[in-house]
Amino acid sequence: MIPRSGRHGSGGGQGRRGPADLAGYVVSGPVVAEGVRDVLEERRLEVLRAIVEDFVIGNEPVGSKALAERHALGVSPATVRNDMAALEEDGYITQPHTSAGRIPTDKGYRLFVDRLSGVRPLSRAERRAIQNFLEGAVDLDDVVRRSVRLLAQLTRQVAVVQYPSLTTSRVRHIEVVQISPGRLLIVLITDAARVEQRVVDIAEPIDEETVAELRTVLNRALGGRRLADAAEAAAILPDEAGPGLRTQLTALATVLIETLVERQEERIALAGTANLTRSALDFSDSLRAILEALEEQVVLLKLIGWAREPGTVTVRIGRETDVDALRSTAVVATGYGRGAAALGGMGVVGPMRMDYPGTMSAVWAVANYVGELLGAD
Amino acid sequence: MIPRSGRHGSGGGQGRRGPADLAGYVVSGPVVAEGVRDVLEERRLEVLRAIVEDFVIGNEPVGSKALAERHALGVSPATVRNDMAALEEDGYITQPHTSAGRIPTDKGYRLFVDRLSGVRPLSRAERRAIQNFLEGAVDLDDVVRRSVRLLAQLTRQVAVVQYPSLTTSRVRHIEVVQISPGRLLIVLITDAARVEQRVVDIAEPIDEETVAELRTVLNRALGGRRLADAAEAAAILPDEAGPGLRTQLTALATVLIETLVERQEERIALAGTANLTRSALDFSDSLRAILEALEEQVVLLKLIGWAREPGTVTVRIGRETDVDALRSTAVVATGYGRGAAALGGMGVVGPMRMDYPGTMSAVWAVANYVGELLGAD
DNA sequence: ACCTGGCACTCCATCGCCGTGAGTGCCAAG
DNA sequence: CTTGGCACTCACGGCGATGGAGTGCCAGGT
Repeated sequence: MIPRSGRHGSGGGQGRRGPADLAGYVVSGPVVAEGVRDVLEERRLEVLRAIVEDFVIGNEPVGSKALAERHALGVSPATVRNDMAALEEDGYITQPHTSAGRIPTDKGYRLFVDRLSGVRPLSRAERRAIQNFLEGAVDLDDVVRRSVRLLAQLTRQVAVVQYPSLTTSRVRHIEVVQISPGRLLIVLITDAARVEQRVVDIAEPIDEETVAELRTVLNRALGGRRLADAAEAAAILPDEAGPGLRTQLTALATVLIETLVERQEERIALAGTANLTRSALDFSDSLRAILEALEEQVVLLKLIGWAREPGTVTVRIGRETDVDALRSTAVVATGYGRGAAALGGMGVVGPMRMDYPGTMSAVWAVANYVGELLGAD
Repeated sequence: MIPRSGRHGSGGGQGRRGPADLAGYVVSGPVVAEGVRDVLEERRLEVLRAIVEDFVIGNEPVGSKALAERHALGVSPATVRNDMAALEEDGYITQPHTSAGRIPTDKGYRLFVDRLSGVRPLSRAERRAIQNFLEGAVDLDDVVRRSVRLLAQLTRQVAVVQYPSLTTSRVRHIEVVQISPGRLLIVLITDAARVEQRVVDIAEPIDEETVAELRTVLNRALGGRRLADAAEAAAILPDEAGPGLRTQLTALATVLIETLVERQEERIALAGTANLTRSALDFSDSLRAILEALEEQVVLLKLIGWAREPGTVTVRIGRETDVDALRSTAVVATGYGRGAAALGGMGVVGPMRMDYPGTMSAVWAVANYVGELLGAD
């Protein structure tokens, strides 16, 4: 991930220091003791870390003097300046304008997240708060709504929580009800206590008995199956049924398959958009574009869909989000669910200038707890 | 609504014109022909309307000269100035600072909405667009989601749609499923094709047969009843049942009553928050406060809950919203549903500087169409 | 009794100017 | 490789002058 080779002293042009310090020479100079190189390297990373941390706190470009003072780097501002020049050369930091301090670039944040940031464990109080807040949930909907609000509150950012996906669960029960002549309501109940409903129009009214028959047939054929299998089973149902039910079953099967296959991961909860205004100045893009993007289900799915592995927190920074409107934001996401099988994803969207350690551990903790909560069913 | 008496020439202090024009005299001067007075009055209202319209379009304080030019008032800027002075005296308009144009006050908007704004009927194309967009909906959830997005798009404002309330509908069917030992999922299906689900913990696992029995009992007792009645019926159920089912029924009834009575109108959909940024400058309050308020279900209910009468569009301006964070916004809302029985409310939230005629007709049209759509079930 | 053109006045917004200070890059010495 | 010194750059904030839109008031006309 981090290009280690060819970095130290790379970048020709304005050589950094010393008259004998010709770029070409140093780049290929393997004479330098490895130890020295590493020490150098390490301090530079330390400088980068200090820059990121200070910038996250203060939201101001950070200069060499302040850095040397606030952090125990053991060197003078001048040395720090040299390191900063090197870091800038390599694209980890940049300055908004000449004679201003430095701020991290996307690449800088990336390095910080990958190698420099520790994980800040949550305090006991925080853990307890999460537990208290979530355990009052009365049903699946409530769990999701509470989680998303909790996450927004903990991180003070925009939170996104995907409803548990149906992929790995099984059909628990299918209910068929005629809600008006010629109109059936079909309710699909799954393992994960998730309920899907759809209205189906059929050619002509049917009597209560037929409805019961349909119910029986469907449950016998699909009950207990994994959803993907159930879709297949539903596809061949009409062919196997007696002629009396054929037309109705065709209509039902069509809708069921849609529900089972296509609309699996559609629903998503969002909270904390107000937090965007707090960091509005960080966004080079307009706040409007970001809000618009966040209203698109597709975009949200894209953001947290790829981070489905429970236990592993993924961070996407800037353009890594692959969403143009979010190119000045960062996304911290993870999956939740029991064991390896993910039920869904959750995460937060915020400015790149973000407290990554804190955010990451908050996301992890909430996902973990929600996973347990749903897994216990 | 408009204080007609004592206005003309009222407000002591700096008399408007003429040395003989003493305030006390004119105020009580009933000699003035009614006709003349009305003409005056009328032109003043016309001026107010012109101010509102121009300000809505241009978002700049509007001055006497521009007004006289753009609108066929038939009088000179000087006369308009006099009218403006009177309007300001009465609190309908105000100026941000001396030597700037005028902008409407809350009171001014209120008068405009009450008496000056016509209803702009939607174009045929708009009607068709609404229809096309909504008729693709596959279920209740989809209807609501589409409506709210449509409304946001049409009005270019924040849209709010309440899910159909359960109040007037009946219990269609109740489904009970054991999702894990000792845990029941209870699904309530209503007339309006709305589905509510809740998880119930019971003391100990029960077998499939008992579940079926519970289902039968519940449906026999509650099926077909109005929700309010059903709650009552559920309350006495445990007493009537045999001892075998007593404990389970008690648990189920408790949860059912909660669902039937307390959580009736909880869900609300929101869209178009991005539109807030467009008018961010209009809000004297911070955008943040508004976004925060809009994330509170309670607040949203308050906003559209009081406008439940289908066919009548209600407008709340500024402090009339009764929500402090929204004191610089306006809310246009109405109810939807078949006939007099409202299923829910919907509306939009935007800046007071809003195209009221257009917004009102859009809200009306969408509510109307959604009402038909759901009424046809 | 009302309308109108004229006039003096107010005050916001804009612009250019300049001093200040933080921060930098480079250099020569350690 | 580090450090103190030094000249340079440039955003930022305060200042005053200018322009112009808009107003209130008045005196004269219908």
